[in-house]
Amino acid sequence: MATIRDVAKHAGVSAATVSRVINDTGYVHDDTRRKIESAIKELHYTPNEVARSLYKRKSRLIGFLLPDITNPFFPELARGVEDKMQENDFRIIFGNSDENIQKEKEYIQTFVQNNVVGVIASTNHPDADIYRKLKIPVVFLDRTVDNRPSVYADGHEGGKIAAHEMIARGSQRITVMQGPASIRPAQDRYQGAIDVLNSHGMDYNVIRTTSFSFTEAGKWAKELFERYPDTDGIIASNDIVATAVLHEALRLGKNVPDDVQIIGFDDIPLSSLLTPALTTIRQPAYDMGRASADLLIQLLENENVDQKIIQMPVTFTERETMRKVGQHG
Amino acid sequence: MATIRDVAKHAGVSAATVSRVINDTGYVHDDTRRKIESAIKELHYTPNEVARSLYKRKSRLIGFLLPDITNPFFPELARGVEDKMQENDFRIIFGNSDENIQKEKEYIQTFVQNNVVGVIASTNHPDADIYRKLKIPVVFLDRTVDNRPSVYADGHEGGKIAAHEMIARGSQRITVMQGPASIRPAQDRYQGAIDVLNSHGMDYNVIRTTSFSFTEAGKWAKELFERYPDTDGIIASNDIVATAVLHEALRLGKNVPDDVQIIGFDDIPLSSLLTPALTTIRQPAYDMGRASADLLIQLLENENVDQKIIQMPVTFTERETMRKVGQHG
DNA sequence: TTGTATGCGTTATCAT
DNA sequence: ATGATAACGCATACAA
Repeated sequence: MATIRDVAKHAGVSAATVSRVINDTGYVHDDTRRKIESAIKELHYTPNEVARSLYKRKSRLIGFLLPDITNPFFPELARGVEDKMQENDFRIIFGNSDENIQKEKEYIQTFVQNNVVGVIASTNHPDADIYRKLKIPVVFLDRTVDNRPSVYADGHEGGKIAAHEMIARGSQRITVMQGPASIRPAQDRYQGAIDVLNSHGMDYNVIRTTSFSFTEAGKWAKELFERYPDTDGIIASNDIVATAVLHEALRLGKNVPDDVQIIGFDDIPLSSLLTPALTTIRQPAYDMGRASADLLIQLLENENVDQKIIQMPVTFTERETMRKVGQHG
Repeated sequence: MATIRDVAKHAGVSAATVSRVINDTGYVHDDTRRKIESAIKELHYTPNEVARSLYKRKSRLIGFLLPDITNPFFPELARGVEDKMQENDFRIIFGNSDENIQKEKEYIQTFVQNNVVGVIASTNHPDADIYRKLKIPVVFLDRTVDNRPSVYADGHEGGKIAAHEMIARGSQRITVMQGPASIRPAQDRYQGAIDVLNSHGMDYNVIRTTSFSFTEAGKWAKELFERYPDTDGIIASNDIVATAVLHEALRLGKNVPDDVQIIGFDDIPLSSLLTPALTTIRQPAYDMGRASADLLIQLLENENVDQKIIQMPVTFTERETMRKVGQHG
């Protein structure tokens, strides 16, 4: 790889002058600029980012932490983050944390060791020391805490909408699936749903689940129908679980939505391709990713950003696993 | 951030000695080692990877290029890569290429600028100059070319199996969906399928598709049933397309698998949760990801690796969108 | 307008 | 067994 000195030698100038044209800083005569530019081309020179990073004590790298890219909600988020960052010439160091604080710690540490200028993290421990003590901007994505920079959707509101729609469409014996206790957005949704259910004096049951994994989703779906075989409305903690529930309901010969209504959360890409297509509370995942990247970039450029906490709207996405309003017995 | 000099001062030694204990190289007295170790702890010192990388001209970073993390096949691959790399203390700089050679070029360039030690790429242009001229090891994932290091599944064989099973289960008017022309694995599958179809003298039709996106999949499904309404067996280019086809078939009131059999490719996590569950040719995506990371690490450590080309097995995964053998009219 | 010298934090070489 | 020093490639302060 050619270095700045190679270019300088080739153009018959000093490294400092080459640096000036690369960074477009300070004066440089047009003739020498041209000479240098052609030298750069001939040698296929590109600046060594590592040396730059060492000198400036900052890079064009950002750290990005997700619980598990294998959960279909996160790729959308990731793509949003990546697209925006790429457009702004930032590169991403990526890691899966499995919601494991120790893993997060290790990642954050190596992020810092690599001079990342900021981090975007989807973590259940936003108030942990590792984040509080970071000297670079952090944006929490799909999570939030205190009044630190974050981009997230209103899970509580989403849960409320889900319950409202369930009731409006005539379900009487609703089952709410409570997601993993450690995952804040899951609890917000749950809380929103039962708040509405309670205020309407509805009878309902709860199934507790401990992960969002595909492999376990089927297990909970089975448990649900074993314990509450006559439930007629299910508010699932996300679309994965909802998909498993739908699958199980169909397997049991139930008619969806006539016998049981089902509503999910997230609107992952496959939800609309299910049969019947899954009714769900949509989160604008891609846009959330982009927004978080946008926010981080602002934080990087400017100390006082007006809008540090971005709550994205959640939308009821009507499809086929719930009845039409007014069309029930 | 504390530097090696801070630690040295704190422990009353020189930076060189600290470096020796950090890297466990050369002699150092037990007493001084202890002093240094406690200084490191007190100051929460961690070595600056950027400075290391600059001096050694290599980092603990690897570049990872995927077409689109939003396609459900890739997160599995990514997770495999990331897990293995993380276990070996490598970090990943990640980018989506959209199969766009220009984007790949930009990524590869910044990878190099950041001193990555190797790259894993899922690209349609493995023989492009950017890869040929790279001075660091490259492993092609889900793709292959010449006899360069690569990990991929046997698409041709997969296509053959799909066609064989279709025939064995009684489909007569088969439709093969040919994936995007630019994507090698898609063409391999297609070729495998029609090879078998031809050798059996079967009648079949072809639907050409130009992407694997969710949004367009439905369009092709519609086109398929409009053009070939009486098709009784569909070999889809992957599970996304197969899911869309299944959805459309059900919407049209067809019985699957009695009226139409459907087989997909990949075995993405949601396939087993569809109703009826999708029969498919499975690729061991997670393992492929791990294997590629493993191969790259070997290449990094050792010049002569015996097994540079790893072809993973593809398996017929029997579920509900195809009939049982012998159970057809 | 351009060049020289210095330092970013680390490791390796060579003395001691 | 330990320390002084140079070098990795770059960008800046300062001098010319």
